[in-house]
Amino acid sequence: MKETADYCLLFPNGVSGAGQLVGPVSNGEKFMADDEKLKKIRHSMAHVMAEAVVQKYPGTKVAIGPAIDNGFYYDFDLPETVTLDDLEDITLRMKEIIKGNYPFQKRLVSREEAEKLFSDAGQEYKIELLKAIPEDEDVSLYSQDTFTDLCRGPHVENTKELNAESFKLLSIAGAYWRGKETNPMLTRIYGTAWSNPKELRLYLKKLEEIEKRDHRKLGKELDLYSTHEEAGPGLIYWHPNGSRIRLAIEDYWRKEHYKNGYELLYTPHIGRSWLWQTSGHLGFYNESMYSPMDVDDNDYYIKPMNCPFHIMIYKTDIRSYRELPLRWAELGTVYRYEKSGALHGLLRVRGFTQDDAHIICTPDQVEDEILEVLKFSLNMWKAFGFSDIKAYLSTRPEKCVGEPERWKQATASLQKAIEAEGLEFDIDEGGGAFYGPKIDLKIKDALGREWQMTTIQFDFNLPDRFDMTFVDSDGKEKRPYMVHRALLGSIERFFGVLIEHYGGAFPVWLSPVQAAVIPVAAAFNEYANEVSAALKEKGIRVSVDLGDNRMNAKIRNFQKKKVPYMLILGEKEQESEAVSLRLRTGKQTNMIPLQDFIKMVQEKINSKELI
RNA sequence: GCCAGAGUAGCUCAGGGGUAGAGCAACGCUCUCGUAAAGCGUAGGUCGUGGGUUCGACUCCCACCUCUGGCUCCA
Repeated sequence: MKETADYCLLFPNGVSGAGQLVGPVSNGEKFMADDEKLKKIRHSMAHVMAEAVVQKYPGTKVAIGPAIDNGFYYDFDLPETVTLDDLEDITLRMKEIIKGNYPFQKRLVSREEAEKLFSDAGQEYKIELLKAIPEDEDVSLYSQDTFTDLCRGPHVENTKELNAESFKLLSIAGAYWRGKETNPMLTRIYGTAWSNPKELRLYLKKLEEIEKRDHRKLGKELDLYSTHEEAGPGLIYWHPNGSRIRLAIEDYWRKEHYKNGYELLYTPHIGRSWLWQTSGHLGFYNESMYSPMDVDDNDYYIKPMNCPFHIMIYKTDIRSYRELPLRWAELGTVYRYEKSGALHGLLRVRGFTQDDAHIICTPDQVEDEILEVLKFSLNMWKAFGFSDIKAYLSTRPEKCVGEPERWKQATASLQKAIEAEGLEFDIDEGGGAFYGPKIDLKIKDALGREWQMTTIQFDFNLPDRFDMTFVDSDGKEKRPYMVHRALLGSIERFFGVLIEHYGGAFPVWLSPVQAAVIPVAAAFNEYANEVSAALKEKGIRVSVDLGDNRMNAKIRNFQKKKVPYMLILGEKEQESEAVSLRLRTGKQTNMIPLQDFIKMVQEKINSKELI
């Protein structure tokens, strides 16, 4: 469970984004059966690495070294700094140890014995861990060769079960002892380990694939966006190509929102301190808000959130139960301070646009509304090419606001909606924010990585703080329910995920350039212009290359830009008003009548097909 | 913010205490070409910023900024 001293709604700028590189990759799938065995291998590998490190750096204090997804790590307090170059030597030492065919021997010992052992060895972290073991639990040691560790196990029987060619040390990182910021920082070495070299190769290949698809790399190669140190890190500049994609996303988003009964709002980017005082943000969320600016002797803050603004609009009128539910959405750009070390491409930024909405409704409308939002969300994900989705339901925490009755109803409506949609889900008991329960959706991308995107959150706090009311059918003023939701989350972050999901080869409807026109020689430039004009006329995004490069070079250039359709035009095409089509997949279809091609592209755009 | 690594031309990268190099891109000229790179030439960098050491710093040292991998955080 996360302990968050938090406030507020609409969350996720970051969440589970960065740092997942070596995370959920290739989870599940075919390795399930061997899961336990792999875990043993990885954990044992961690011990072997610890032995190697202690050998190489006498005086090293060891902390913890578990198996993780895809591998293992071990945290050390080292007498000197270790760099990437040292990993080679550590690897060689590990291979030696593995070849030594040492058994992993388990020994149950008394606490006193263990404490003496580790204190004699100066292993203070182990003593701390030892003290944390519950009284009624056995204390066990595992030894192989010269290394003994306080460990619950299990391990493989013998180092010969480890394969010296199926592991690789990957990286070095700092990590706080026991994950606490106030504790000393240890050196963590990460490795990956598998049961055979082939699996290792596959995994390393996957890492390569991840690197190739990195949105920061593709963002540069495809000229999509940039950031600028001089102008402020963590702020995104959308280039023409990126903007084309963003516009396509937003146009679709707006259309769908109107279709689903939403109204769209625009609200200011700054608000007077009164607003943030009332909402509670200044109190709870101050450290992530930017310093105020002075306007006529008043403090104004740039917005970290859109909700208070929407509430202001709500309060411009007396609201009747007849006009509920209100569904108000906005692509609202917010600014939040993120620590410098947390910034990461498009995934973790300091300014981002939420596809935010607030649903204000009566108690008996809640259930339908939630179901509608969930359906809406799933449709949206489908349109963007994501179909593997998992839900997380977070329920009431100890400390919270709002009547228990409302929590109960709200939580039930969330769960009901998830079940109605047949989504796989986990319950995070007590994991809700203090102001309400929520559903988060995680989507799986083409590489099997999970990203938390959608969130649907009840809010029992702001309606009170702003004293929101509606007049019910009995003539009495009542408090409405308020639900925050963001489907894509943040446009920036979503864009990053989208880039990686498609590896930059976007579906036609999103491609910045949908068709490239390439005359085989300058003599056909005129026809190329005609074709281009005909496509533009139909709203198709076209790029014509009339330069004096050879046709082959032009194809190569557009290929690198991952343009879905390339039209090769020469004499034959000109004569019969046709185009020869080359897909970015390499597939060719020659001599398609121009009008047929236009029709085909329009169909692909409408159906949101990949290509 | 913390630990470690990195910052050299628009991009990808090499180099190294004596004052900077390649490929691609750009620009110019020649070639006028049928499905992933035609040929030749030209131009382009106070080597992240600021200090220090040195006869001399892009190179060594210190500080700062940014980026990368993690840790922490992510309402």
